[in-house]
Amino acid sequence: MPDSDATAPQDSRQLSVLIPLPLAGPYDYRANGYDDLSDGDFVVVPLGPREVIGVVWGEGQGDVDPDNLRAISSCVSASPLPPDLRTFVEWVSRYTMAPLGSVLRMAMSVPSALEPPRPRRAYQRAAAVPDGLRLTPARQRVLEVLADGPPRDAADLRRDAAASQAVLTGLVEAGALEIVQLPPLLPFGHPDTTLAGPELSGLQTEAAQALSEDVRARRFAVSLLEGVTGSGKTEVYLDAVATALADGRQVLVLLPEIALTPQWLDRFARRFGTQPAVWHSDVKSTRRRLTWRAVASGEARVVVGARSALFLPYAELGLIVVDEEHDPAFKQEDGVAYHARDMAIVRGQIGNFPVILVTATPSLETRVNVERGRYRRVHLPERHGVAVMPPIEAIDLREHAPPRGGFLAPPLREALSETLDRGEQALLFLNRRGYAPLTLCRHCGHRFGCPNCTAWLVEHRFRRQLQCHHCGFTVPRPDVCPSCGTPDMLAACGPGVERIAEEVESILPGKRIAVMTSDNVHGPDDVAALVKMIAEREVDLLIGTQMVAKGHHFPFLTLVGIVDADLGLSGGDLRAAERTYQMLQQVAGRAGRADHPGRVLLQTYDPEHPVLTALIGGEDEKFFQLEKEAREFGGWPPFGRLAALIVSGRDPDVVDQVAGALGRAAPDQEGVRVLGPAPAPFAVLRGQHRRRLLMKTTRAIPVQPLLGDWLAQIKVPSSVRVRVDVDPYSFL
DNA sequence: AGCACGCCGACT
DNA sequence: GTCGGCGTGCTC
Repeated sequence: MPDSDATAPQDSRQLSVLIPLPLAGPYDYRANGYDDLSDGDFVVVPLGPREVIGVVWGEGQGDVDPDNLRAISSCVSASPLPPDLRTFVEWVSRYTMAPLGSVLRMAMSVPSALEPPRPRRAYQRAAAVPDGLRLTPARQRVLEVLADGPPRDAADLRRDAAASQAVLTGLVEAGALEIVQLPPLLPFGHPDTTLAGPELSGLQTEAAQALSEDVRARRFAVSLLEGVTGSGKTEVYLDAVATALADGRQVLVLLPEIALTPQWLDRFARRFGTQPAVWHSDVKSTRRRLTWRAVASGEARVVVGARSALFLPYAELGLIVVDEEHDPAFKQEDGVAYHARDMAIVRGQIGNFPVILVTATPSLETRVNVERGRYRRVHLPERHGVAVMPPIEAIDLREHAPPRGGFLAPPLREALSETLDRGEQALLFLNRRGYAPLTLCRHCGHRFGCPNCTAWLVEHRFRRQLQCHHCGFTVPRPDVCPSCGTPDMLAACGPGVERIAEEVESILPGKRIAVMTSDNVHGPDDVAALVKMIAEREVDLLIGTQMVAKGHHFPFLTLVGIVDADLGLSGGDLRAAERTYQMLQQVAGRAGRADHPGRVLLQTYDPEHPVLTALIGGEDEKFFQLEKEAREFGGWPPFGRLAALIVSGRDPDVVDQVAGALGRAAPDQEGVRVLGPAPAPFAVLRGQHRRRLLMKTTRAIPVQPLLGDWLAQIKVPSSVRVRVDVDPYSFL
C-alpha cells in the first residue's frame, strides 16, 4: 500500500509523469512503492485537488524541491504507450511548438480505453429448471427467449422478453438462469492477404513491387504514387498494404474526409474479405474504445482514418498510406496545428517504415520534394478505356451576361437544357452554401453582419434564417430592416447553391434537382444515399459545393457547369491558386465517361487568369511550373519557411497591445522577415479579436528556436492567447 | 482541462 | 450584511 503524502519515505524513486493537459513538460512524482514502473506506463497522479491519468515520461528531472513532490496514486493496468508514439508526441510538440501535454492529449483521446474492459456477461438457461419454480408470465417469456438460442446479454434479453432486470435476477436466484462470461468481442476481422487482388497491368505490377519492397525491407522511404482516377492507384497501394499485413505489421490509411470511407471500405472489403477499423471524430464512444484497444493490442490490422488516427497506439505499424495527399483537409488548424501528411512522414521515419502519398494532383510541396530527390515518384499512366478529362470551355460573363436576377449565362442554360433533354445528368458547382452570401436593405443600405465575427450573415432560405458560417450564430430572417424599419426592402446579394437551385427550377421546370452541401448531407450514410440516387438516375441535376468534387463517379453525368470560377482566386492565401486549380479540375473530372467525354463550362469574368487558362488548356505542368516560380521568387514555401502567430482575446485593446509588443520584439536578422501585426482576415471571430504576425524565413533557418526566443521576450497576460502555427495553410 | 481564489452586483 | 457571477492563475 503506497504511503500517503505526509509520511512518504525520502528515498523513494522519482518519476516524471506527463499529463494530457496543455503543460509544457512532465511533472515529477514520487514513485512511492511503484518501483517497477517504466516509461510509457499509465499512472494516476494527484494534480491540485483532483486525480488524473498521466504517462510515465522518464526519470524525475529533480527541478522541484523533493519535499514538494506528491506521490503517484496508483498505476493503470493498460498496455503502455508504445515508445514510437512517445517519440512521435515529443517530435510533434517540438515541431508545432504546442505544449507537450497537448500533444499527449491527442494520443490519449479515449481515456475510457484505459479502464479494464468490462466483462461481457450473458444469461443462459440452467441445465434443468429447478422444481417448484414459480412461472410468472414474465419468467416464462425469458425462458422462451433463451430456449435454444445462445446466451444473451441483459439488455438484449430484457428487450426481447419484455422483462425487467428484477425478473432476470429473480430467475438467477431461483437457479433457473445462470450467468456466463462471453469471450471478448472480436469486431476486427483479420484481412485475408491470400485473396487474389485484381489483375494488375505490367506498369502497375512494377509500381506495386517497388512499394512492397520498401515494406518488406522495413525501411523508411516516401513514395508519391501518382495517377489519374481509374489508373489503378488504389489497387496498387492495396498490394503494398497486403505485403505489410503478410509481414505481420499494421497499416494506417489516412483519408482527408470521412465521406470518402464508404466506397473505400467496400473496395477494401472486396480485396481482403473484411472491414478495416475506422477512425474519425464521428465514431461513437464505445467503438472508439474498442478500436483504441484493438490498435494497441494489434488486433486491428488496418486502420482507415482521418488525421487524428496518426496518434493511435499502434503496436507494430509498418506502413502509412496518405490518400488524396494534396487535400488541404489534412492540415489541422485549431488546437495543435499540424499537417497530417507531413506528420505521417515523420511517423514513418520514427518507426522506420515506408509512407506512400497517393494523388492524381500532387501538391506543389510534394512535387518539389520529388524534384529534390527526397521522394520517389511512381507514376501510373492512364489506361485505355478510362474516362479522359473532358474539354473545358470558358464562358466570359462580360460577353454573356446572365439575365437580370440570374447567375447562369445563356450558353450554360442552353447546355443544361440540351443535356437534360437527352436524358443525361448535369452538375452545377458553386462553392457557397445557402441562398445568398449577403443580405442588405435597399432603403438604408444596412448589411446583416455577424455580431461575433467580421463576416456577413448568409441567408438560408430553406430554413428561413440568416447564419454566420464562422461561429454558428443564427437569426430568423426578418421582413423589416432592423436599422431603418422599412418593411420588404431586404435584398439577397449574390448566389449560393440554394439560389442556383431556385434559378434552375424556374428555367427547367419539372426537373429533379438535388442539392449537396454540408447543410443537408450529414455523414457517410447521407452521401451514400445521395450517390445511389444519382447513379440510379433519380436525379437530373446535382447542385453542390466542394462536397461534390470528391471521388464519386456518375456514369450518366455529361455536363459540369462551374457557376463562379473566380471564387477563391483572390484572397491572402498562399495556396489559393493551387487549391482552386485542383478543386475545379476535380469537379471537371466528374463529367463524362469512357465512351462519352462530356463537357465542362466554366463561368468567369477573367478568362485570361493564368489559373483558368492553364485549366482550360489542360496544361498542368505549365500551371505548376508558374506557381513554383512565383513561390520561389517570393521565397514562399516550399522555398522558404513560414510561421504564424495568432494573437486572440476578448479585449481588442489588450490584443493590440500584445500584438504590437510582439511586432517590436520580432527577430531582426538576415533571412528573416516578420509581417504584421495585421488584423486576421476575420478580425473578430466568435467574439475573439484576432491579430496575426507572419514570420517568413529562408529554408536554412530553423524556425522553432527563433519563435521560442521571440515569444520568451513577451509577457502575455492570461486573457490573451498566442497561438503558433508552423507552416500555416489558410491565412485566416 | 478543472478547480480554487478572487473581487464586484442582487438577494434572504 | 452574504451568495455567486466568471476572470485569472495554478497544478510536480
